[in-house]
Amino acid sequence: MYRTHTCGELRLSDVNKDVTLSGWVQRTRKMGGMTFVDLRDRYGITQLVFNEGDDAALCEQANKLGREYVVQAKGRVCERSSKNSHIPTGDIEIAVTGLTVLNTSLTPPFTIEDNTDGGDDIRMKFRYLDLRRAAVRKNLELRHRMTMEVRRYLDSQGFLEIETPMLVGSTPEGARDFVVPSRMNPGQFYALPQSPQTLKQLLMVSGMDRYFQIVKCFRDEDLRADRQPEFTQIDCEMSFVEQEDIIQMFEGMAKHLFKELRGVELAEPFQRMPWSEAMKYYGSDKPDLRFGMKFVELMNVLKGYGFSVFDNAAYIGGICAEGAAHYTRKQIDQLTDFVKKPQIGAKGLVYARVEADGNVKSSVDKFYPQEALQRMKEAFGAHPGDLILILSGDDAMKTRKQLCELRLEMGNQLGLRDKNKFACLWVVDFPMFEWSEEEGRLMAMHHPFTHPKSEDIPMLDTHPEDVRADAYDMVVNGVEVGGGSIRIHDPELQAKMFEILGFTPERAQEQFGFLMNAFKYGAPPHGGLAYGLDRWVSLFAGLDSIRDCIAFPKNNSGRDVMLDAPAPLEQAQLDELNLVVALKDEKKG
RNA sequence: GGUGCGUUAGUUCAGCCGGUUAGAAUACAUGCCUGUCACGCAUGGGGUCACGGGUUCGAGUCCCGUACGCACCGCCA
Repeated sequence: MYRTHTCGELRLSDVNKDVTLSGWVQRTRKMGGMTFVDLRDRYGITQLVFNEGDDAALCEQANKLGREYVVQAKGRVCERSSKNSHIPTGDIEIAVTGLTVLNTSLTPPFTIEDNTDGGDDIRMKFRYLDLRRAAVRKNLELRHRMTMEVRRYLDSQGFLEIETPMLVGSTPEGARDFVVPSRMNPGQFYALPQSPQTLKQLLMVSGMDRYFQIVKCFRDEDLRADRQPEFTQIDCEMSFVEQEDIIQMFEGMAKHLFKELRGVELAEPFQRMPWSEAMKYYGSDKPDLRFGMKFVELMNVLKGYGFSVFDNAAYIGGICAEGAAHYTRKQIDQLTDFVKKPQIGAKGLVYARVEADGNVKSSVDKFYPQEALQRMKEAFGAHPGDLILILSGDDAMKTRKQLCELRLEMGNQLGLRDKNKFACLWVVDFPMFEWSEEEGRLMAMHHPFTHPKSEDIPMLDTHPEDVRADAYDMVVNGVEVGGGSIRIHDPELQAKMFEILGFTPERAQEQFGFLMNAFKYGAPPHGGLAYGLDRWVSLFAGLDSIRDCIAFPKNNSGRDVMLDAPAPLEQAQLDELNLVVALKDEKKG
């Protein structure tokens, strides 16, 4: 028997028990004739103690242990004479009588400790060692508990977990597909699912009524801190529901998760905000509502005073940072540099301080009389000590997005984005379409199966760009943690949608015929939602990147640096697949 | 496809205006130390300064290119 207990469970009540522990050597400390060894496993750390006076040979054996050796220790649980209150097992130690080295270890390339000396790159190369660290392991434990609670909640609501295939067909809309060549069908390719969207709709046609799946999805797009090419969705679909039913069901699930995983009781219904309002007041379809600084539009207040930048602007708007009037010239210059970064692209930043006497002192004083500045102060409801920051531009949407970046930056600087505070929000009434410059046509903002709002359906023929959809996103702390829609279940409406999206009837039939045909056999009204598991876990764990809650993530370039994948195939494998590789821009060797 | 930052010891980093033998911390090794727990003390080994080119009497340092890493923009229905 390798062990009677784990390294995390022995307490004072176990004193005098004879036990066997197995684990990894975290660290050894030699104190003259005494040697202490911290033995670690998934459950914790227990101190082993060796005394030269008791057994010199055994103590010598302990002194030879290196970091990360795998050992088994037999001995008796003793109360420590000097206790360590920092660890749960700190009141006891094991007086070792027998030691077996089960395996040796090379010195690890970085220290296996909470505050490791290793950087991201080396930790990813040796991810199996990184995962030994409690800080990373905790994230995987949280992820496990989260999937357990998701299954518990959805099962209690009558949902069936049904698996859908990973090898499916490529679809033209949406993200780029990862493709898989078919050996038995030369020259043909499967695609990995971007989501099981159409399959879960077919399950509704099948009468499954309530479906869910915790499922890997694949999108061949560039990566970000919150985006991996393969990621996990909690994918759900329900029949005979309206938008309100779905919002109720999955708001309930979110509340369940907050309670079980964070101990946070969210009694109030989540706030709801139309997409148009989110864009107008926060410049984003996923506003962070942990703090205010709502946009105030200033076109009527600041135009017409001879300040040409504003006079010629299509949009002037600002935010009021409460109590930030102490910002120095240098700090404001840094904010100006921030908004002028190419990624943000503002031309400049106008600021105004509300002074103690209520007067407003701005960077454009020479253009504006104090009365005008006072009217601006009123528009913000600003008080003495506040700092007003204003952006303008000739494209209202772009300027709002810049102001959004500035707002988030100010939220960071003023410490308003507390990781232990949660602001949950439904963004609703998304536009059905958005114009694609690249494609020169309308694209589905959500996806082509989304149901337009019933009252907007007449506009499909006249001005489709104004049609809103029965689509909704859940946003927590400025993170899009999930989204969904009511789907079209009428084959004629679906055909019309493809027509607006620029599909010929033939091509629509070729790409989505299986779905439109299925709808001809009695499709129930249905809709659903998908939550991003990785984002939920990193939100709950307070992580900056979803990589930290994924056991084996990809790096910035989509590579697995541990497995060194992707990699070229052997010629024999290519031959079997009937493939010839000819790179367009062959890299010079 | 683009922008920014970075690449120096096993690891994390410093290295100023270009100038002697490239440093620190940590890790590692050896020795001392009988209550440590980020133990302490002493000693020691450890470097193709990412790669290629250029400027210069002289390059870790300046310039150009390439590769790689991170963040972001585009992209992600």
